[in-house]
Amino acid sequence: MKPSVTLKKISNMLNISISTVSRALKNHPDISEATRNKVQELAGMLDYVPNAHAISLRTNNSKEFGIIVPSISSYFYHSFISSIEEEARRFGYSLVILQSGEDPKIELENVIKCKNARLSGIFISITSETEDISELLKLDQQNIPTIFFDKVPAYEACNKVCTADTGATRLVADLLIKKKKKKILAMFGNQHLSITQVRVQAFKEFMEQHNWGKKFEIVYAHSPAQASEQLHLAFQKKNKPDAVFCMSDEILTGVMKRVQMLKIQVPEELGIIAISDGSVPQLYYPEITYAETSGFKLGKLAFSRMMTCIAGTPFVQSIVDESVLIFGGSI
Amino acid sequence: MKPSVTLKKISNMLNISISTVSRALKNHPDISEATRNKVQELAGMLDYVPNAHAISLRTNNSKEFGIIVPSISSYFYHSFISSIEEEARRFGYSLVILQSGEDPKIELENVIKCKNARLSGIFISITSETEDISELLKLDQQNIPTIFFDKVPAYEACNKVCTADTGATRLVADLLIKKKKKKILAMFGNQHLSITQVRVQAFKEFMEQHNWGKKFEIVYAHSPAQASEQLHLAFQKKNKPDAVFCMSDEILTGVMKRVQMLKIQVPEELGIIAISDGSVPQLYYPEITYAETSGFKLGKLAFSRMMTCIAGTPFVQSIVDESVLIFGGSI
DNA sequence: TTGAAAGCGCTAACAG
DNA sequence: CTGTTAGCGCTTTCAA
Repeated sequence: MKPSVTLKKISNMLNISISTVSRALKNHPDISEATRNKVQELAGMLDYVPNAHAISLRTNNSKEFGIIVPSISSYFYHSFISSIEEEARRFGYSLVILQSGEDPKIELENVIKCKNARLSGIFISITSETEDISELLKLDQQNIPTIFFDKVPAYEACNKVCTADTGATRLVADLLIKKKKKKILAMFGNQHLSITQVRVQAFKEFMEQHNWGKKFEIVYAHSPAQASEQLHLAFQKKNKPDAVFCMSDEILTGVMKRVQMLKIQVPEELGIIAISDGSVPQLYYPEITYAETSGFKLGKLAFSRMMTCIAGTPFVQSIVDESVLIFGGSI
Repeated sequence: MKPSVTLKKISNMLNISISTVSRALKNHPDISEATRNKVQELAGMLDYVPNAHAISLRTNNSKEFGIIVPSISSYFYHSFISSIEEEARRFGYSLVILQSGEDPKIELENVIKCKNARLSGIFISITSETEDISELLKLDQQNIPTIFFDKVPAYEACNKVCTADTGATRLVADLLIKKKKKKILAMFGNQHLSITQVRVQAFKEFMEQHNWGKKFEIVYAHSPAQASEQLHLAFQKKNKPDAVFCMSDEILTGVMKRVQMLKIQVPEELGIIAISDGSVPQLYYPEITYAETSGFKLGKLAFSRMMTCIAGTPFVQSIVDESVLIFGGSI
């Protein structure tokens, strides 16, 4: 339990003032080389590390960003976080990652923590249960620029960056039509989520606009197991689907398990297409064709938006990152 | 840009002293109910949030733990982190998650950050490239209890908790023998990693002890693609394997891709068994039988070890979490 | 029951 | 080139 070394301690040992030590350590031009060397050497020996709390308190600048997500486990969030991390490092910022676990209460706790820590800014993807975002909207006024990403609140005037749900869905729908699939099983997740609603809506619209309104059926699945079950049901009918669209990785894994179980031939017997951030589709053979929603690109967009806000031109903006098709051999 | 509200501001508005406000806010028994209500009400209206940096500075206790990992993306680390998070919350601690991206330089930067932030303790899983851990060993002396987990340095006197590599490998080997597999393909990862060496060693030893030394072949793969290729090669020979052992998820995904490609029947044609933390094996049908290394359990162990250290009985200890077999239908 | 005062470690304006 | 001083927001002893 050795007490930590401070500027004061160094200044005492060297019989110089605290401020001289402080300056010497940050290579202030005013300091003589002799003094500077002396100080830096001793600091090195003593393993001096500046106290970040004291600095934050004094300068009122923590040089830290917060990232609040429902869960860090998905490939999407992971690539988003890594992307932000890369940029943050370049600018001398650190990252504080907080998980809300799909629980609005914990999410709120996390927001409070960010305020307590006087973070320089927050990136947040809200949980699917989040209803009251008033606390979040206050952040901007309290001098903590906030960028919503991916799961963003609807209709509010705040900074958002998100992936092109509509665009990605249309890419998929378009390919299904081009491939002349006539009996499409379109599987979506929890229909209470706005992301599901947007995708369902986009899918229906596109199909109908292209006179394909009679060639698909929409079903919902809240888990891989349910997705698996849905495919099972569809394959028991005499008129089996010739293609299945999975709106998420969760759905896709369920579907693929049943495909293996029933030994369904892909793509001959059944075409498969998904929307994904791109890790899961590569686990299978043939690899799954999907519309990509890139956490990495979104991270870059979000970060540059953040820096703009910090620079002091905090007008509100919604940015959408367009999606692209990645071809496997599954359709 | 409204300036943040502080105790001083509240005390001015109410014409009472700062210390009274401070006490009132934390329900100090000395304070009269009238004053307390008055203060708490105003603080509520003003959205007062205590400045965590000031508190840390004053109390010399950040109530934060750091977790440093190569990457948060794996299911193992994710479950470890979530497990720690759960406990930390119960004790009023927050978590700072830092990724090193398999880069010792960034890892070192992260350690420095933890020191700067005067964290209350650190959980760290070192990168496979980490060689110089002197900076890490200093942490304990500098009053930052450090728990190494999963990827731990060899031979050093420090607190470690890790999964039972040897135990898990033996469980697998034992089942392979019980199933009377005679032509086992045992696939391991990067042989420079100590985790690989330990597992290979344990596997060989167990097999030889049980007179099964002639019935397996060991190969190495550094990526899913290489694992896939290895299986391909094995299946081109006239004497095909009747079982494959995958020492990690990475290997398993590569193997499974080739299994799908070659339409190999599992388990009739080929038995499959793995060591995994338990997310990937469930993606397939039949589900893969595996020896589980649980991040969740390890997290609990690590946390309780941390609390012991903080309580001030910091003797060094190595804890190993035993593994169990989870049965799918793959062998 | 409340207030005054000191100090955590650091920065920065000002003075020499 | 170096030192003095004030103060960031908070807790906590001591005194009233």
